[in-house]
Amino acid sequence: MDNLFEDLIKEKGGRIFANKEVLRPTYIPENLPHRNEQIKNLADILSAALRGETPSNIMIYGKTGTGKTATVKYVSKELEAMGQKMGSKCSMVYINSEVFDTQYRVFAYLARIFNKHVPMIGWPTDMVYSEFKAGVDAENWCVIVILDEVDKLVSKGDNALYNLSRINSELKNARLSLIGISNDLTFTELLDQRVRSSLGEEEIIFPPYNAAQLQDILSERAEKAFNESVLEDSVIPLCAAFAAQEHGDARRALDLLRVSGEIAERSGSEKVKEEHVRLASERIEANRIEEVVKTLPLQSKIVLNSIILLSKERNKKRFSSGEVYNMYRRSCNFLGMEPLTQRRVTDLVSELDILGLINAVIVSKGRYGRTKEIALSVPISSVQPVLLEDYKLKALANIKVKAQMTL
DNA sequence: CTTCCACGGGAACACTGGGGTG
DNA sequence: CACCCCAGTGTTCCCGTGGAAG
Repeated sequence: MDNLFEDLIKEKGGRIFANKEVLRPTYIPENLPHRNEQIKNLADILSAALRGETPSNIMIYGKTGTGKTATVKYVSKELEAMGQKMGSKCSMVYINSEVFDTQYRVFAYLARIFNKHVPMIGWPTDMVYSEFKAGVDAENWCVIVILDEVDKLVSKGDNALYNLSRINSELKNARLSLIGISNDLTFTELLDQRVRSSLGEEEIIFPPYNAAQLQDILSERAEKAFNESVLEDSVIPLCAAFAAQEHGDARRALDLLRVSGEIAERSGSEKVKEEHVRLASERIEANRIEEVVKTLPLQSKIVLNSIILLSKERNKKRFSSGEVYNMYRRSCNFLGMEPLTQRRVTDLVSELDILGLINAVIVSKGRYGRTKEIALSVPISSVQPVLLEDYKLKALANIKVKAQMTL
């Protein structure tokens, strides 16, 4: 008797992919095209660790998908391996500051890595800090802390960076240096002067890839990821071109290639064709919007929904913040909720703007004051269904009709 | 030059969920 | 157990400010 999954597994071994994992963003290739300069630079600086010195702190800049994280992880793997061979112990700790985004959480995580027991909340921060310090100092070694997306840490006004950068003077055995990774070139301006000079001892820039370089990257991965000659010739250049428009984001390009392959596979095609890439591009964008909208906090959803209601009700596209706020209040009344203040709602609007769901510009209307003009920047059809999935917003599906009648 | 309105920065506050201590 | 301490988050309150119409 056939197992339910039998056919599916056979499918999977399928015609298109040889190894899909290679295309995922978590995969670290052993060869990073067009990043030799950065790798060498990084290795140069870090080699100090192997000579028993303390490497300079490093700041790494580059837009998303320019290979920053992959490069750093690759170099750190090599360094740790070499350290073991030479008997001078090195350890790299990778922290994604988007996950550990406050000073407490960073120190608590670090302390845990060095075998100290620290609860994730509850203690005073300085206690966590000394636990971590004791943990690091327990051995004679060089610890390199990698802070990915370090701008997320700074924006919360934390002095985690300050504490980290001066910790060396308090350590007796261990040495510690920092690698900060940021995709915002201007973020050091927010830093305290002392931190800025200490963290920016060395700087490495990762420029965006151009279309040709993206093609190299894709070709190399495609060789492992796909079976032979399943890709039509135009597929890779097209993926590269799409991603090059998005400021040379290699992650985007790889996503696009993977999804194209999946679509081709599912449609039972022998080859990945140009049309699959175009479909994939649309799908990825739609998924992005859906994902963003779904994870919005409730109040933001109501605000967004208010803008949608306005767009439907009137025949125009842009609305003043006053109009949006009124509609928002009405929605809240319908839902039996206390509306937030106008001040708070302007913040929510700004967040929606940053997420790219709406477009907001400040306009001065002279004698009649200043306002923000707000417009939806994604199709209603791709947003509203997702919004109404939220059971708390279900009621708003009806408000629309009533509101129209009472107006 | 005045005037008007919301923008947006910053402080203060409330609340949460977890500590340690007696 | 009751109690207070602490970091973190979302919110409100207060207020100085930008900038074109009048």
